[in-house]
This record gives sequence, C-alpha cells and structure tokens, in this order.
Amino acid sequence: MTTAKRDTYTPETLLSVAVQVFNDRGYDGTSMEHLSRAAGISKSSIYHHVAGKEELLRRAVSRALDGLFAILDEEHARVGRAVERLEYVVRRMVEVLTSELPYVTLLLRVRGNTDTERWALERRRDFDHRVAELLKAAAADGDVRGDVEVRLATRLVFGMINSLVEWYRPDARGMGAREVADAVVVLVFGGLRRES
Amino acid sequence: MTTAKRDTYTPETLLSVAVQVFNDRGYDGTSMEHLSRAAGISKSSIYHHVAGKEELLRRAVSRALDGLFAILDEEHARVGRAVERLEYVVRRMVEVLTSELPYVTLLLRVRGNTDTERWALERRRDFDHRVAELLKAAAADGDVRGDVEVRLATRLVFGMINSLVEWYRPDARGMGAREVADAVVVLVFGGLRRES
DNA sequence: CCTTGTCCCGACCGATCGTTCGGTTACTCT
DNA sequence: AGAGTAACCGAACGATCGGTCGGGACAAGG
Repeated sequence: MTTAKRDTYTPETLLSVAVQVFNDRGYDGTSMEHLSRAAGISKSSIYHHVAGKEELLRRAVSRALDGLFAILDEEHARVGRAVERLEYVVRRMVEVLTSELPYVTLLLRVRGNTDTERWALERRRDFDHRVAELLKAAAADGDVRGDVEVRLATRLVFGMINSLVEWYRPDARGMGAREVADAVVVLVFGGLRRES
Repeated sequence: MTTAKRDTYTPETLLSVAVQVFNDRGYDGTSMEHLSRAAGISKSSIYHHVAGKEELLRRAVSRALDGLFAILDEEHARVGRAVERLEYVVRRMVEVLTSELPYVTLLLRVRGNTDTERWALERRRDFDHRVAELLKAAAADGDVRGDVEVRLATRLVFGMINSLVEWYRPDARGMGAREVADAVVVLVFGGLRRES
C-alpha cells in the first residue's frame, strides 16, 4: 500500500475515542482535557487533527444519520407492501443502531444548544417523518391496527427501538444484534400478550 | 392560613424553574447564571434557598423516583394476577411520567458523573428490577409470550414508556395522559399488527 | 424607635473551560 | 545530509464555571 499503516491519530480514529468519552460523560460534561487523557495525547495536539470539540460532535452525528437514512434507500424499504417495508425498516434500524452504537447514542442525546445540535435534531425529525409515513400507509392498507393514532404509535415504536442505546452492549457472550432485532419486531407487531 | 402566600422563592418553586432549564439545556450545559436569569434573581441569591447546583438535581430526581416507587406500593400493583398487576404498573408509570414530566425527564437523562447521579442510577435499576420480576411472574403464569427473553422484553417496554419524556407535552388541545396510557397498554400487550 | 431575620444583591474567588501559539521532535523524500 | 512536513507538546489566552462574602432593603415584632 502507498499509505502505510500509521500508529498516530487520524480524524477518524480520534473520533472513535472521543465518541466513547462523550457517551460516558455526556457531550457538555466532557472537557478537552478529558479527551486528551483518553486519547493519550496532549490537549493541544487534538487541534492538529480536528478544528475543535464541536467538529467531533458533527462528525459523529453525521455518521449516525447517514447510516439511518441509508436504510430508506434500500430496495426492501422502497418496494412492496407498506407493512412489510415497515417491518424491514424496523429491523434494519435495530441493526444500524447496534453496529453504529456509539455514534447513534450520541445522536439520540443531542439537546440543541449549538447550531450543530439543532441541525442534528432537524435531520432526526426528517427521518422520523419518513418512517411515520410508512406506518400511515400500512394503516391505510388495513395491515396495522387503526385504534391507535399513527403519530403516537410511531413515537412509541421509535422510543422502543431507540432505547437500545441505553442498554445494548456488544458483549462477546451477550445477545447478538439479530436476536435483538427479532425480539423488537415480534414485540412491535405482535405485542407482549401470549398468542392464542 | 398561618403561612401566607409568598411572592418570593421557596426551594420548591425555585426547583420547578431550575428543572425546566436543566431539561432545556441539559444539566451539565446549564450554568448558575442561566438559572439566575430564568428565575429572575441574582446568581448569589439562589444560594440563599439551596446549597448549590447539585442539590437542585438531587431534589428533582428524588421527586421522580418517589413517584415511581409509590406505584409499587399501590394495591393493584401488589395483589392479583401478575399480568394484571403488570398492566396496572405500566399504566400508572405513564401517568406518573406525564404528571411529573420535568422531574422524570431529568431523572432519565442523568449520566453518572457525580455521586448524586450515580445514586439516582442505582435507584432506577432497583425499580427496573422490581418491574422485571413482575414480567417474569406473568411469563411463569403463561399469560405472556415465552419466546422473548424476560430481561430483553422488560428493557424494550421500559424504552417505549420512558420515551414519553422525549415528546409528550401537556398541551391544552393535545392528547391527554389517559389517551397515551391506553395506547401504551394496547401496543405493549397487543402489538402493532391488526387484530384478526 | 430599634432589633431580628428573610430575601436579595454586586463584587469577587480559584478553578476550569475551549482554544491558540511558538516551538520541538521524528519521519519521509530527494 | 539536508529540506520539508506531519505529529505533538507546554504554556498561556480570555471567558466562564460553581460558589463565597459582606452588606443593603424591607417587613414583622417589641
């Protein structure tokens, strides 16, 4: 390879360290001093790789948002019966949340204090609306119960899926992403009650 | 009344202002200067009513935790078939979340940076375990599906309920707490799919 | 009138915030 | 060997952090 493997930081490798610290302490609760200690380089050295703290946040939430929006472009999310497209999107959301866990975690905790955070919140709303339309279509097809308002149901389902970031950890012996995705799909569509 | 109505702050009224700001900006993102501006008094005056920033946090999360734990002491949560007690607890959780919304919101966002936050996280775990045992009992009774692990199902259901704090707002013309509680119970136990 | 206590204030404290700057090391290329 | 540059560092910047301090305004009780 022309570019030999570096033992120094790149913006990407530094990002992976920073996102971990952000998720541990919260973005506002993390100082550049914390980051420098976690990365093993001095505080000022960080600025050789990235423009500042907020750029790290922007890179992280962008990565998470790109992963989520990519789902909607996949074939199974675009063609077919609405309820089946919805099930596919729900399953893929769980997979993206688990595979990009630290980045999505950070995205879901953004509060809106800076321009970057407000931009992230806006894109999140866009994504939510796209999925809500899918659910509305499935309700129009009669494949989804009509006694719960679409907007409310969307929010509750998103709440269940997004809660993954609060407890899922890719442990070696723990449950896998597939297992979690199966459980989410079963509960979202079938509910908790024993099937008769 | 012996105690005439005050037009000045008490620790409680100051708390209600502080919790709003905490939820807007995040606890770490809120400075005492922010609080003083929102309360309309000087920064130093705040210390006349409370010991400091962390005491405001402790009071807030205590109030939320007390509300949640009180559910488990109610009669319908203690006697009866496990699945019915579970349904009652789920419904009451939604009611407490909506009635004590700002306090529970703050509780669900603590990260564990200080002793107060770690104590709050510990009590939250206690509560979760209590509800998980209820779900386990319902599964043992055969009233709840056995093909999804109890621990996993508990976390997902908690995720759906707790997500209320991210979007529920007690608007005048918006949906009421009862309406939300009904929807949560229907979705948790019955699922999204149209009932045949 | 004077005391007492509540409520509040401006000024200030040391510490820490995110960021900048001048300079040093160490590796690459010619 | 010498030049160029990527990677890094310690020291310091102004700003802001949570919190302290001495005292002023004001109402109640004597």
